[in-house]
Amino acid sequence: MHTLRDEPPLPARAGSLDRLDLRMLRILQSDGRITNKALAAAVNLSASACHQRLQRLMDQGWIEGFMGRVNIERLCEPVQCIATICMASHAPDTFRQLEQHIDDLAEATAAYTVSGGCDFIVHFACARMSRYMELTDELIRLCPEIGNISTHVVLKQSKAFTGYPIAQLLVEPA
Amino acid sequence: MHTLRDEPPLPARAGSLDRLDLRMLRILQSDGRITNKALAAAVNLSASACHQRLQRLMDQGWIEGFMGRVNIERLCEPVQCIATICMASHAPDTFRQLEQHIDDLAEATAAYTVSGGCDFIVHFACARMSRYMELTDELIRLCPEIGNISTHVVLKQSKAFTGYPIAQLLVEPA
DNA sequence: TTTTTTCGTCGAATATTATTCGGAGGCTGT
DNA sequence: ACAGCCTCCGAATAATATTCGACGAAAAAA
Repeated sequence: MHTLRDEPPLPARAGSLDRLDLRMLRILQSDGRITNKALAAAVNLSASACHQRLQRLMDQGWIEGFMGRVNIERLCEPVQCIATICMASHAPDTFRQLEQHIDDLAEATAAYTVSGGCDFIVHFACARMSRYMELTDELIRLCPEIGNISTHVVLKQSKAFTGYPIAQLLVEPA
Repeated sequence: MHTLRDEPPLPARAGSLDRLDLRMLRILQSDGRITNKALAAAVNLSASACHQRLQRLMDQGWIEGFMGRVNIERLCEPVQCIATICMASHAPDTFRQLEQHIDDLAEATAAYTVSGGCDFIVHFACARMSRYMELTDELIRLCPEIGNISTHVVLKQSKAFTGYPIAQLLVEPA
């Protein structure tokens, strides 16, 4: 039986989630296909209670989905590029427009609006380099406010994304 | 019953995988928790045959794992930064050393060795900005060959990574 | 303090799914 | 045509998911 009274408080940021939810999130992030039964055992809950919580985590959007991590290098050796984009105009509409175009591009796999030496950083995965050129040319054509695109070809992915460091992120500020 | 004789050839890159395997990979990438039964139905296979293929895809490393996509912004609003790192020395050992240190850093969530205006691009997720400074200071201390680190603070993730565009990547070169 | 309400858990029952197994059919090379 | 190999299928079994009513703790109201 779980008595929450004697547990230390959680970071306010975690909202309505308790320690058990967070443990579940961490486990599910690293093993998205774990069975409900095994997850229940890992957090010391009955299968039914665990199932209910898992449902809630998904319904309330704490977990946005599950994905298989495909070994894409082995599958097809794609050309991966990271583009840093500077805008000539910083009008909000211009930004939105570019974000939309990138969102529509299947081969743009991740995109960030950033501060610093450029305005956007976009990760691409393409079948070949000529395809990457097509894509960037098209972007520039669609979005004349793009001032500059600087391309970094990925020589090697030295660390693949396998989830966020939830434990480290939830520590209280000192 | 599947007769492969009349199917068009696959890209050689896909190795020993056939069309069915690729469809499974695509589905599993976008829905990592799909049941074997549903997957079988989606690719027109019996549950047993599908199960056998799934096992093979994992055993042979085409799928490296499954992860839950946690809504990290909602969970804790981390400070996300993308750092571009230039090395003063391009000796292989220096590169390996930095890769190792980054690999050991939980808060470095993805890292790329790239060509272009810098040598590395690293994505960080930290509890707060001061923590990011600690991490980069530590990196510079451990790796004196780092010539320069330029930080881009992520203002907004306009497109989250949800998998590679397998369909686009497997098209044959024109 | 006592009562009431709420919330989350449990265990059992049922529904669904995973996994294993033997057999059948296609494909290839002899 | 035949043998060997591969992959499929369907049925049987094992395991898991999901639902449900009841119980106990904590919090709110009396």
